[in-house]
Amino acid sequence: MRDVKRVTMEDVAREAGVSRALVSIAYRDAAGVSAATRARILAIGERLGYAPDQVAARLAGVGGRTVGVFIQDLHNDVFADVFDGVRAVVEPARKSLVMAVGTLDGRGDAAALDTLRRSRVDVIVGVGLQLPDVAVQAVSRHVPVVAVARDIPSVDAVITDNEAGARAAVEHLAGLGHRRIAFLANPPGDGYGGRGSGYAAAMRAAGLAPRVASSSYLRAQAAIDAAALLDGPEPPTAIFAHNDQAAFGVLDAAHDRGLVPGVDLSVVGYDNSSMSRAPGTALTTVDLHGAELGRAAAELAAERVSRPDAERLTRTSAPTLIVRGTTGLAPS
Amino acid sequence: MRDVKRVTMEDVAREAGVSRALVSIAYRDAAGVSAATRARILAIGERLGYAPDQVAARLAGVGGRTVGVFIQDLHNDVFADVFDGVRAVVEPARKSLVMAVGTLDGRGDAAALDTLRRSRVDVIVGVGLQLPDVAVQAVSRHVPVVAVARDIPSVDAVITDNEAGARAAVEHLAGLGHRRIAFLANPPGDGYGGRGSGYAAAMRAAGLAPRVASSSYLRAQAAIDAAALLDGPEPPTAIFAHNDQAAFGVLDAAHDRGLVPGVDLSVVGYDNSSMSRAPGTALTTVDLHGAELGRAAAELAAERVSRPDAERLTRTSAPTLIVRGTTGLAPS
DNA sequence: TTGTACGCGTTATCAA
DNA sequence: TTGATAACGCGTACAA
Repeated sequence: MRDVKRVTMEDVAREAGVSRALVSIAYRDAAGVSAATRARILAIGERLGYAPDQVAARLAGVGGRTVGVFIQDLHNDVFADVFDGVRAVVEPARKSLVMAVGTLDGRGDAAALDTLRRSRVDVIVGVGLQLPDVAVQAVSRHVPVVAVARDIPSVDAVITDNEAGARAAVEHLAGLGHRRIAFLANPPGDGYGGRGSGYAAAMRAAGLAPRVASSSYLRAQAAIDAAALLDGPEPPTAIFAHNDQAAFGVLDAAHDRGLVPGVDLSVVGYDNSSMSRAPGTALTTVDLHGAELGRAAAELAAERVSRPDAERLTRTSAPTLIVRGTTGLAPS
Repeated sequence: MRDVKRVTMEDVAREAGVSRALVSIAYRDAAGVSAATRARILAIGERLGYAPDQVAARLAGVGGRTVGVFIQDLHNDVFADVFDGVRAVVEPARKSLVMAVGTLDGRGDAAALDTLRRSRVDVIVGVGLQLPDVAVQAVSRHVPVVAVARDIPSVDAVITDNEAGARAAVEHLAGLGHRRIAFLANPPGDGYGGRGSGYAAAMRAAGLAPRVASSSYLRAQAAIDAAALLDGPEPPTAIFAHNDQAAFGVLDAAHDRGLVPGVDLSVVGYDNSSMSRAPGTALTTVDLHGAELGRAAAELAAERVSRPDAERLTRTSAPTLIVRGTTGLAPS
């Protein structure tokens, strides 16, 4: 249990009878040391229980080897998908990853980004940022940001066509005969307005009246907001939620009222989180392709680091509607 | 977009006409600077866009202010609960948090812990570690580890009575008249053997024959393993899965076979992850009280840091069975 | 309040 | 090529 004194590079160098610099070279696989000496140094380091100190390395190093990842919330596993994608690119490149987690209400975003910046990350991949555009732009003046699934002027981004995703959802519901289709919206100004505008556009195109209820990222809040809709006058026969978590909230509310999803009430989510695939849930949803987004973001991040002055970098991805059990013909 | 040159403490000091040391004191809210000077320094820092470099601070500082958190997997939201608990204790104490994420198969554990150690964290909270006891003990010789929900000799731990949790699950099922109750086990040697031994003990106590099928943390794999059970001779009427994710796999398999959970097949999970609460799922499960575990772990971590030579620190927590819809009377 | 010795690697420069 | 020397990065802590 007792914490052993830290073994430093100096210790290894002394033991091996070489300079500190040479130990550094050996550990980094850099050129400038013979294979034999390198092997000997590593063996000694191993014996001493030495591990290079990343903190010191980051302070001393030339930079460009650390990627920061901001994640909105650990409870929503679409973010885990994105993270997996990022990791799949960053780890093989032997760069290190620093994570910061925000809060569901978005109030922790600024602090989390600040933590990242102060951790000397060379670039930040922002997943689920809710900060206003200008605030993100401000951060990106200090350290480049790659926004995932969000389109912020002059900020690198992996863009997904939220409008198209929302349109697909609405068209699916309209095709099933639904007329009163409500949208349970993300908080205004969170930067993901495309889902709302896509919904509105698709509704108008179908000759239907948009009906938007503002909500949040909290499942419990979404349940409350959905309940208000369902208990109000002219309840909707279908609800399109801005993300899967909110859709689960809608299902919670439906369940409380004895409404059978897909029969009495159709529900569509957004993300294709792994829980939406649970057979008992079988949520119809729009697949964001999270892992793909994460990979693309990590690639953009690498590109930005190597070309700091390049024009804005973007990549686009198209969401796909996945029809499962929570949507069905409109009750007649 | 263009990345501005890094503003250092030196820059602020020069601009304010004071020493670097004083700027450091001002930014840390430490004693030794007048309120007026402090305000002036902070204002200048603000204007210059200065933010103290955490990396340099950690290298220079006395230590004891950084907590590392190992998390097995981001897709399992019981870990998110634990993380929330840790954060609720660490953030108010103004310590910083460094995260490392493992892999579902446990092969990434060693690397993740190593990353933490090399990041100069003063203590590691390990959530969902699958590494063998000896390996964890080895790590804890370099940096103290607080294991969550796992009992490793000589390693600090927040212990939860896995045996009791498993017993409660089995007793619940036996009480419903089930005789053929199978256990879908966690991988052997992952350190959470209590669930298996509790199951076996409870089965014998009830005069039933234990039946253990080895599985993994992967939902898909659990579905396959459950399928083998259900399609084999004398299929179980109830399955107790080692965690919720695996239980979801069981539900997947049941669904594929047209078996209605709680009627044709009873299923119990472990964790009370937020998705187990979904109405469409309504998984009967054992509540691990994740957030509570996380808080306790963070408290132990703080204690360990302040008393490096103290005896082994432990805290105990009791799981609770939560009966929902996936369990019901045994088919006659 | 200030000066200054750290902390621990990395990298440019130089010698063999 | 192989290796050594020394400066550097950015705060922190303690003596002055």
